[in-house]
Amino acid sequence: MSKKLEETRRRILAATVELLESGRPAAVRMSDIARRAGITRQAVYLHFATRAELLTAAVQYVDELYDVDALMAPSRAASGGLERLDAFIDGWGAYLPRVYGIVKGLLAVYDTDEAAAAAWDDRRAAIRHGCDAAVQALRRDGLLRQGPKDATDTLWGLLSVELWDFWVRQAGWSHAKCISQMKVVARAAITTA
Amino acid sequence: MSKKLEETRRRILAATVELLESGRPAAVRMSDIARRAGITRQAVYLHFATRAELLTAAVQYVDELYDVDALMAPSRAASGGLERLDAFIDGWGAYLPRVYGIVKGLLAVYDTDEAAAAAWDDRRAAIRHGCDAAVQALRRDGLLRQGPKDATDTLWGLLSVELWDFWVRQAGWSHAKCISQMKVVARAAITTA
DNA sequence: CAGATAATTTGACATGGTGTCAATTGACAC
DNA sequence: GTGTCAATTGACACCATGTCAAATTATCTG
Repeated sequence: MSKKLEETRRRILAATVELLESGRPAAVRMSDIARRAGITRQAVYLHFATRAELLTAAVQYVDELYDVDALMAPSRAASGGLERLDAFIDGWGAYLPRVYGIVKGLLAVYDTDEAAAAAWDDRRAAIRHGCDAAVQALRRDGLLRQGPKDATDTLWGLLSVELWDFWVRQAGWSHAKCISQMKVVARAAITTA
Repeated sequence: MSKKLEETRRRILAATVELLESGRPAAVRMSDIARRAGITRQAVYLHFATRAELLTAAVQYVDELYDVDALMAPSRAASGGLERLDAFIDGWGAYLPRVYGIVKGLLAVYDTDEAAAAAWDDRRAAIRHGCDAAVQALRRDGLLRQGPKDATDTLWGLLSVELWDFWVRQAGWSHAKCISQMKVVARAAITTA
């Protein structure tokens, strides 16, 4: 029935992610994806109406591929506020490089494509939720330096893909260094510890 | 002689900046700029070979229009490290909204256009230089929390257009709030004060 | 003021990417 | 075998950038 259809869809998503992970997102055209998936450019449109829709689906695909929930489990399990913050940043740090290419692609069309913007906004909201959980844990420990809302938004920005990208590409930091620095800065910025 | 040429060039730059300042950078096409400047699309190419070149020139135009040097003077004059840091962030905060539209345009083509990338890299280097000066002042006061290089890069990222954009557009912060929060975070992140 | 020269216009066209469409092929299922 | 569904083939519309040549309008100079 839709066995083959499903299979092709997967191949397209896999091709998209592979191309996006290794290279400049701007250089990933629909035709490149099609070629890599071993089908025609037009066939891609049989599965995804637009490029934005494909990118959106690609984020979800990566999420299940790398089991985001599992990555974030330690953070949820942490008892203290500081531990939770660190664990959250670690989880995020493991996830980030995986979605990076896709996010850049999504971000590139953010201003022109509503669907893409919505897709990434949705993701961002989830991240903010995680930031908020860490902030609440810190608040319970009496370690918050400012109001919880400001702390959450501050942390949200400090962990943004945009800043990560800046530090890695402009400052030339390694991913590991970037994550450890994020921990230092986040802790200093929002806690009294 | 080249009086008219100069005049038209100015009109094009002014039109570019006006359009970029008020709206989505993606919606600023060469034809839009031309219309606003009261000339033909093709005439724009008589003055600027490519869109990237125009954007690059637009940054310079804004710089002289708003007298960046004057904005940054208080920072250079500040005696103590902390004062210098605050003054630098204030100056940067005054400059940022002006260039914001242009920078977004430049950033949008960053991955595909070498000239645009070079132009903005150049700007970023200047900003980093300012960050470094602030860090050195802090170091002299013995207020640095980590090595000067890391401190500079950290500050550089915290003051990036990317993070500013995130806090303003995603977190919904006002420009003023964003600047004041940048001061708090920067101080906490790189100083021992 | 006439003539030269410079700036701009007009209109056509190439390129490259996205997205659409209709007709056709090939496979597999019943 | 016939019908169905996925995919192919090849053509085309659209839109933005950038290019070009010829005609036109300003502007300066003698």
